[in-house]
Amino acid sequence: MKSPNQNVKIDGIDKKILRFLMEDARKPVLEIARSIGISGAAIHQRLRKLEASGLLVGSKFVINPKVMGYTTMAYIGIYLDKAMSNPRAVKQLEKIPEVLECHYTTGNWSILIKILCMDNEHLMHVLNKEIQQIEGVSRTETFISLAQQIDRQITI
Amino acid sequence: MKSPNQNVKIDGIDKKILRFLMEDARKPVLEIARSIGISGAAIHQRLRKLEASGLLVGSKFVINPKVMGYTTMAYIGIYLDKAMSNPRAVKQLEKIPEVLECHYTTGNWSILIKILCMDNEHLMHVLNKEIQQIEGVSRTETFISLAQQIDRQITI
DNA sequence: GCTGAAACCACTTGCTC
DNA sequence: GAGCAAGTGGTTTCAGC
Repeated sequence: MKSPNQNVKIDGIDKKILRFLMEDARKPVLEIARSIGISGAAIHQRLRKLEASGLLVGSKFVINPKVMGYTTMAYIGIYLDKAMSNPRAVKQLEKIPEVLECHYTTGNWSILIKILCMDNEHLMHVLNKEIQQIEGVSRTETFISLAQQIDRQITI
Repeated sequence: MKSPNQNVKIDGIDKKILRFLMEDARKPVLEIARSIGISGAAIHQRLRKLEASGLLVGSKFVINPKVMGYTTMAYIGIYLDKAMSNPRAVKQLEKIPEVLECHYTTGNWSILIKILCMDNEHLMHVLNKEIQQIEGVSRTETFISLAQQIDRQITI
C-alpha cells in the first residue's frame, strides 16, 4: 500500500468485484470470477492493484453489539475551552473504548463523538466520569439514537 | 443466522478469533489456528456458531472514499413536521446514496444523518435539492466534519 | 468440542497475447 | 498491461471420537 492517489481509474470489472466484496469480504473469489467471466488470478491481480492505489483499505468482520448487551448508542457534542487543543482532547477520547467515532466539526461544538454503551446508566457513567473529566471539556450535549435506520458505505 | 440472542456466551478463544478477524476479515484461519493452538476446523466450527448466535453479522471490504473524490463528510440534524412520520422520511433518505447513516434521535431533531459528498458544492446540492425537498422536512442544521479522528468498532 | 483427511479455493509465479 | 494455467498451501466440510 502506497500513499492514496486521487486519480485512481476504476473500470466496470473493478466495480463489480468491489461491490461483491464490500457486501461479504469472504466471498470466494472464484465465485466472483465465474459470475464476471474471468479467471480467479485476474481478480487477484486487480485486488492487489486496488490495494496499492489506496482505494481498498482492508476488510473487517462486523459484529452486532446488541448481542453483547450494548443497546444504547448516542451522539455527544462537546464544547472545548479555547485553551484546549483538539488533538489533546482526541488523545483522551481515544482511551475511552465506548467512543467509536470522533469528528472535528464546524458549528456549535468543537467535537462530535458517537458512543456505544450497555444502557443509560452506563452512558451516564461514561459521560460524567470519563468525558466530563477530560481537561478542557466545558459542556456537552447528548443525543440518544433510538434507532439506527441506515448504515452503509458509499455506492461505487 | 437466526434471530439475535441476548445471552450469547463467548469464551477467550472466541474473543481471540474475533479480534483477529475484526481487524482483517481475510486473515488466514490457519494462522489464527496456529497462534491459538487449535485446528483450523475448530476455528471454523466456532465461527459458524458465532454467526448462528447473531453476534457475527458478516464481513465487509473497507474502501477509502477520499481516493474516489469524496472528501466532504457532514452530519445533518433534520426537523420534521409533526405530521410527518419518521419511517416515511427514512424511506426517502434511503434513496439518497450520499446518506450513509440515519438515526432517530432524542433532542432537538427528529433525525440525525451522516452524509458523504465530493465537495461543498455537492453537499449543497444534496441538501437543497434532495433533503430539503423531502415532504415533511421543515429545517436542517449542518455540521461539517473537518476530520474524522476516531473510527472503530466496540472492543470485545 | 476437537481432530484429520479430502475436496475445494486462494494466491503466486511464469508464460502468452 | 491484462489475462490464463498450474502449483503450493489455506479453507471448509465431514466422519469419527
